Amino acid sequence: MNRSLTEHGHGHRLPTSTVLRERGRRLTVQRAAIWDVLVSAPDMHLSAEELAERVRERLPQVNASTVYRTLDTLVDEGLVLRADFGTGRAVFEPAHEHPHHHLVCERCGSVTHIHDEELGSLGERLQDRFGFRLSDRETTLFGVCRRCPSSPPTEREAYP
Amino acid sequence: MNRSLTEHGHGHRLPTSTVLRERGRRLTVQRAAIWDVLVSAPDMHLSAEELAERVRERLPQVNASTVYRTLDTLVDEGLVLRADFGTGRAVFEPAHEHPHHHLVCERCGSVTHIHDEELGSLGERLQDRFGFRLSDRETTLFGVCRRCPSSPPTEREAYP
DNA sequence: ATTGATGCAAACCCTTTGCATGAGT
DNA sequence: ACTCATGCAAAGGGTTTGCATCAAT
Repeated sequence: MNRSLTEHGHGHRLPTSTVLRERGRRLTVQRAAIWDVLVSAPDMHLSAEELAERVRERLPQVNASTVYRTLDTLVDEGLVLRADFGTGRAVFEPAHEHPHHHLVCERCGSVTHIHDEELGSLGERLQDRFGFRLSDRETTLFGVCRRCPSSPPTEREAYP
Repeated sequence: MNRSLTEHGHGHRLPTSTVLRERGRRLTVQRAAIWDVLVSAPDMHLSAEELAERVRERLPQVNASTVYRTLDTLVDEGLVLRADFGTGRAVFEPAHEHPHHHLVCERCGSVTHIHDEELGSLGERLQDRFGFRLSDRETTLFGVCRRCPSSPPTEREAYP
């Protein structure tokens, strides 16, 4: 695990520098650092700014716009997935080999990963009934997780 | 149909002024106009700014912040639903009596409404497996609609 | 008369962009 | 060398907020 962008060959489908180079993109220290942070916290769903903070622990001068542009690039290349958990900012994770989906708790903000099969026949059903092909990209479902009470407290409450 | 906020009694579960008043909220001409625009275009999924434009056809001086605050109020009271179709701005619709969900096409941006039953056993499945209770609020699923080709054209493409 | 709602302007957050400089190939 | 990627600063879009005034109760 913890494959790096500078490592060559032998990955299943995880990126190496060749992935970027093959498409005429350059491997910079910033990109490598951003990628490393992503794969070292694969389930953290970091926002661009959180990612930037972690990258700056190693490369203190990295600019936010570089992070945004790099994330765009990695998403375009299919190496990174962008998700929206309804928090007002995008979150990112390295692309897994097998698609998975997110159950986001509206009370506590926790995120549960579920495998494709857990959606059951939903995809086929939507395909048959509406001709709608569910996205390859991860699906996010909102609700209330096991640990949180179903009904909200009287006081208005936000993500912790 | 086209019930207004100032109409009394007899609605199934659609709001009347009493809904607001019962909770110590005031019925203003702005709120009534905003509500009227919403119910007169129940499936338009208007953004706050689009809504404001339409409201201004009647009440030319209505401020955007009033629209935002009113929408917050109506959402809090359960009269309006807020949705996020991945366009960068929230969209709103009057709450229906029966929950429905949205299939959003990533290619053309079209939105298909589906009834709760079309999700099949998904809710129970998630409940059983993960103790996760799918949101009462509408669920949005992203994918590609019947009319659009599955694979994107070579040129990068956004919502039209 | 009270007090919540409005309008206005400014601030906010996340993200994008123009441009000169710097680094990867 | 060539050109893409970076840093910086500024702008952008959607949304929120502080405050004085206005209007619903």
